[in-house]
Amino acid sequence: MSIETLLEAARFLEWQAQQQQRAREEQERLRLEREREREQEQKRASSLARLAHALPVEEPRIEAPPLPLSPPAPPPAPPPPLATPTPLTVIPIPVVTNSPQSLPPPPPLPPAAQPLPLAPRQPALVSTPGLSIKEPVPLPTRPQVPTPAPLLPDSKTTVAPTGSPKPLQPLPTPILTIAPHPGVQPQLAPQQPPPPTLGTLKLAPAEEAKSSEQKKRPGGIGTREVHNKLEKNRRAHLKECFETLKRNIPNVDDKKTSNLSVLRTALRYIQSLKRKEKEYEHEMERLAREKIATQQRLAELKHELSQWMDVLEIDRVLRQTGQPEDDQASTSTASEGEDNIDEDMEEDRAGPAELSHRPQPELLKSTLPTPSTTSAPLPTHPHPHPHPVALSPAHLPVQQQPPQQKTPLPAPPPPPATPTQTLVPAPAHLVATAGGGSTVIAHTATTHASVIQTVNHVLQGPGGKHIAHIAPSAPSPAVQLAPATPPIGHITVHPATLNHVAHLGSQLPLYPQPVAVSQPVAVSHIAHTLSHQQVNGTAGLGPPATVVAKPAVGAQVVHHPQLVGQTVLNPVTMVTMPSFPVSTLKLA
DNA sequence: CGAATAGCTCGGAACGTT
DNA sequence: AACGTTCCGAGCTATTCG
Repeated sequence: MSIETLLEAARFLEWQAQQQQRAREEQERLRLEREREREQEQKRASSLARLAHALPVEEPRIEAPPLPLSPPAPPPAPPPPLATPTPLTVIPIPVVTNSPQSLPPPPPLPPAAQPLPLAPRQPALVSTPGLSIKEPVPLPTRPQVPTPAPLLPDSKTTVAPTGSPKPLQPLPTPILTIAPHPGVQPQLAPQQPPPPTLGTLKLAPAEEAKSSEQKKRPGGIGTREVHNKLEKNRRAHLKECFETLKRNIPNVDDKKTSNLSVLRTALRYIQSLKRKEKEYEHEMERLAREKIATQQRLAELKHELSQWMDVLEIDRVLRQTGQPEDDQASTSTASEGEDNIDEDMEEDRAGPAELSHRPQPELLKSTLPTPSTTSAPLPTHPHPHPHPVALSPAHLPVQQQPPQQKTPLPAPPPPPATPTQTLVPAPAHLVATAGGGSTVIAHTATTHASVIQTVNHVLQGPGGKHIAHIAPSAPSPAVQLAPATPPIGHITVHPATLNHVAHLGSQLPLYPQPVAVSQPVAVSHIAHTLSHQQVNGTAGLGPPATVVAKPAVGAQVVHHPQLVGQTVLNPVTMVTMPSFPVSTLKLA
């Protein structure tokens, strides 16, 4: 499109140039004629004073005489242009295409003289506000006009008569003012009208007569001409402004709309734009509010997550401390505490602060086996654990098959293959392997205040053994749930939390313990995340953590067919969630 | 044919510059 | 203060449209 428009514009410019040349010729002829007339009038003029005033104006006249030679026949002069117009008419067509506005002129062409419309267009271009305004002034032939120095010479020479000045002005400007505005035409009309005098009989003659008379007057009537031109320029400028305004208003018929309608439509358009602006502002505000709310929510979630982390740490510490002495006891107690923990968690961790007994990192580290030693080995423990996996009978669900439980890791692998996806809800269950000879107690997620206390107490004591503990979960309701309902509910481990934990696990040696979750839905997600993120994360610590199904736990792990998801965050410990409901744990 | 619109001219006033 | 420019209103005319 742009190229086409440019081409059209170029054509238009060429056409304009040609027209300008023609117009100049015509103007010169007209000037000569006018000058002759003026000279005659001047001769007749009785008052010399007037002549004196007019001198500046007359000067052109003097110059004009030479020109007259060529235009001996002023009247004939117009005709030539007319003749030329025919070719011009052909050119105009593109012009019309370029500017819809220009189109109107063509119609007139056919009826009267084609040249007329064409001529006007050029002037129109000239009419460009800035240039046109100053130019006209000089043209008046009044010495007053100082500005248009370059133009003056031409104007003076030709301008002497009132009518003549106008034509001169347009010529220079037209190119500059590309204005397709028909509005310019008015200006041009006067200019070119002379050539086609036929069409613009009134203007040309009237102007000439007036100009001659006015100029003769000493009173400075000559200013009248200047004034008229200025006024004309002003109108042209005004018209351009309307055209511009019209172009900037969508859905406005270029030709049919009057200035008044343009103003009205513009007003409506502006109002609509203001309305839209307000709407967008409101939308912006709304989105900003939503953003803030979302950010707040995110902060809350992060806070909850951090609290969960604290709880997890506490549980882990408790396990570590509690198991050494009596695995079963610890587990049993822990199981009892599940409800409380879960409740706390569900309560949105309002209380977690209580539990936020952060285990002493150093202590934990000392107790925890190095990942390197434990990681890979877990599944295939070469040597029997000094502390075989302790599975509290209580924890073992009725469903559990003791033999399977103790089966070494290799056997159970099946589940591990897709441990994450196995969804059999399993209440807390646990198996832990002690790396480096330390025993690991897997414990279902259960923490209880009393347990914590006991654990804390133990912690201070000897600590060679690790307690694996599944963090928090098992809201009381879950415990009560019938077997049919996945007891998993008790495993409240938040997927996000697990993810987070898993992520931290890699960074924090404190969280080497694996977390196994068997919740149908959440587990899969968690397992998945763990299998990827966690494992990857742990890699940095040492031997990459391996996701191992419960069987993976090896001899330590009690193989239970119902055990579902198992993930080993840390080779050292693994936690598995038995399928049996937590309630069973309690009962036990 | 009359109304509507646009353009032109004229006269005057306001404003800015010199 | 003189001059130049711009703006405005009034009057007239031409063109277009219903």
